[in-house]
Amino acid sequence: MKILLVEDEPKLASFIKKGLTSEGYDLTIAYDGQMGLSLAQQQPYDLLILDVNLPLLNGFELCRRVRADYPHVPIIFLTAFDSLEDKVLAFEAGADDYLVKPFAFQELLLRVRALGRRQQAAEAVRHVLSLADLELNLDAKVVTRAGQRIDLTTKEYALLEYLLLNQGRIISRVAIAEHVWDVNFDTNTNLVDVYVSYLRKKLDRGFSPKLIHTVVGMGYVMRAE
Amino acid sequence: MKILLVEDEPKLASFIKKGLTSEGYDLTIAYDGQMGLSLAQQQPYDLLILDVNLPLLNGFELCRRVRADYPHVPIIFLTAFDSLEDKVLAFEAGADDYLVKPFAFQELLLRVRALGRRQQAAEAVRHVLSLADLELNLDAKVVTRAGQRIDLTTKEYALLEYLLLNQGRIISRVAIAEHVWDVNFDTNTNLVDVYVSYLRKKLDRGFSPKLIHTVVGMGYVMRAE
DNA sequence: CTTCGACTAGCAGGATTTTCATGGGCGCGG
DNA sequence: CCGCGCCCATGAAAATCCTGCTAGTCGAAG
Repeated sequence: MKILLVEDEPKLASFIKKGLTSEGYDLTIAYDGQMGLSLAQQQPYDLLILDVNLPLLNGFELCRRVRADYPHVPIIFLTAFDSLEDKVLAFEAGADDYLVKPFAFQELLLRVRALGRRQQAAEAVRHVLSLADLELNLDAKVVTRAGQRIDLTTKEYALLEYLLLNQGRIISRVAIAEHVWDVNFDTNTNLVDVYVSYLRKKLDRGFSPKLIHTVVGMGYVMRAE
Repeated sequence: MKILLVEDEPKLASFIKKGLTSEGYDLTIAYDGQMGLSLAQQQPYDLLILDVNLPLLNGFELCRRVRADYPHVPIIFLTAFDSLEDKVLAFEAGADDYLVKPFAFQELLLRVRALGRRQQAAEAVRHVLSLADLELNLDAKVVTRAGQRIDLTTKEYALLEYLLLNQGRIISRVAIAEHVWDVNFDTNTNLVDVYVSYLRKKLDRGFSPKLIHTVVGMGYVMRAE
């Protein structure tokens, strides 16, 4: 689980990092609010631990800005004062939890675990996407159908991953083009169609049930039926 | 938002109930662990607030048993002692938060709001129009009736979406033509009628009650009756 | 009671749009 | 150079869309 810690006291920061790392978490430290914001916007973290008093950008403001991009990411605040007013501010800014310094490391660990548990369920299925007897392993980037390995090219894989992430949802060609090819204009080509065709040949031909379905006028959808 | 409070001190219980009710929450009180478990199993609550020391079944055990049925329901513990050991037990049992008595009501309210926000967010991304047992998922562009998927063409879907957005209202053919076909003149055709007919065949034929109704001389209306 | 007109339901098939599969060009790395 | 992955273009095939038509309903007028 990827955690971002934003804390300007180097000693406390490295103490926390050591502790959580040894518990198997993947933790990055930012030493001021700007750095924290920049990191948080670059990639999604599973959990944010924010000091309230930070140089350049305080924790509350940072929290608000991050929440604009990632409304669901769990956030824990660390603060030096145990004032109700601060708590109100923290929760209003969108905090999920709140710890007053000094705290026992065990305390922090409990909070991290509690918030992590939320993600866990989603995380567990995030390593392997599956639909009927089709499996896509996100780590190994290996795809199998009925236990049989299927070799895909880079683009084919990217397309399949996107479609499987949205299984059951009808996805438009434009949405596919944006996510798989990073084009946000109408290319006026049948690129998407061609790759769906490739995928069908490899995934559906010779297997049952068919998993890739066309919805005329709307796009494509993956479902077992 | 439906909350279940399990607390054996009547005075504290009614204090909490009064406070949260005035904040617009729908709160039920259970006075012992058994009663709490029985209620929690009967219907899903959006949030559980559990005292740790309860007659018949203690809070930790209650938490575990409820989590077996509802793994994601947020749970807040109330306890009389501020011991780290208790916190460990609470979080291991699956708690999301923890309050030590006595606490300011404001404190509890903050926690309730923070945990409620979670649910809300999950709810908000579920863009669903519904009428009786008919559901239209705007995100996935999938329509179901009585749990059974119904495949619609683009125009049929657009028409249904418009009608459902205006459910209960009588919509004229002209208004439909404008919104679904982007024509703002009288085309002198029975296009709308034809598509309503298509929808009826797919949505209403074989189901009850009928949802699409004709209002002679005025247009169409969707309602359950 | 009958007729008439206004209105609606639903079908059928040709017109139109959308999708599929294939062949081939291009560029890159072995 | 060769093979492979990537992308474009084309025509055939399929699905959808729309028009025109018939049949049916209902109420009011004769």
